[in-house]
Amino acid sequence: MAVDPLSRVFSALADPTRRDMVARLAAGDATLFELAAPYGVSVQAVSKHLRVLEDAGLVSRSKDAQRRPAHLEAETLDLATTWLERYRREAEERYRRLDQLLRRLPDDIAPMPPQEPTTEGARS
Amino acid sequence: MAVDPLSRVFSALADPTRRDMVARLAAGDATLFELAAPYGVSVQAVSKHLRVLEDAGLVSRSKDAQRRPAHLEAETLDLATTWLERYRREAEERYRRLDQLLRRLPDDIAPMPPQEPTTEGARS
DNA sequence: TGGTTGCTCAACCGATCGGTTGAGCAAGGA
DNA sequence: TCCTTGCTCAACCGATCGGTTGAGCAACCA
Repeated sequence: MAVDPLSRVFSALADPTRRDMVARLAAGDATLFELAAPYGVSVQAVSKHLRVLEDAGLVSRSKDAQRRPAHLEAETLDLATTWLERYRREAEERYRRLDQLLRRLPDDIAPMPPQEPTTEGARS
Repeated sequence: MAVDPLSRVFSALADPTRRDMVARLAAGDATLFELAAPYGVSVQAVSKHLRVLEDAGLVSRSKDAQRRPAHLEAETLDLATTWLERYRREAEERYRRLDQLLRRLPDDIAPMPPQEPTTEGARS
């Protein structure tokens, strides 16, 4: 219990059934029975999945008589995207800097991919 | 076993320790002991986390003598990002279309938020 | 009023997860 | 040669996960 929001989102999306539910909700709201139809599992199981998505903030549910249609909260997806993009970008920048560094280095220090440790770069 | 790649990536990122490891690897490669240092758990536990990230394709490991430095495979992050962005966009487009539709509708059919089901829209 | 529909809650089950300890092994270094 | 370093494998443990069945409940319908 009491895990951080990002973990909740990622682990909610770690299940293929739940991802499929999200995909379908992106096309439009749906009730529990509508959602459950394609899968070979009980409504209770799908209800649990829905609960996980709800706890992650990925879906909200309204009260329409005895129906409780699920609605995709698409902004919550941004939580995950932002995290991913941040480190993707950070790693990419590092590669780019490393590449520039290697490119700028005089040939007698970093001539080419290491072919044999020949002690020739042993300064300090 | 044999779960799909996307599930592997998402569930690998569902753990805060593993996410932290990814964040640190974005800044540079690191060995197991370097990675393990900040966390209050055994190296074996961190080795397991590393394994999960490896199985997800998020890190690769090289063989440098008895060291096996971990390297972030940042492109794998795109797998998740692409999925997220797709449904984010799909949902957003749907909202936009719905909004346009409502805006275009004559006032006597969709006047404002439902305030009472008054049977006045009951055409079959 | 009595039945059906839409959904939830509770208990249970086997599998997986995140962690532990203990042992072991390959590669360097003294 | 022996010791240390860096890492892995195996077994175990409690908790959580995805699924089940069974019961129950609130809201609509005839």
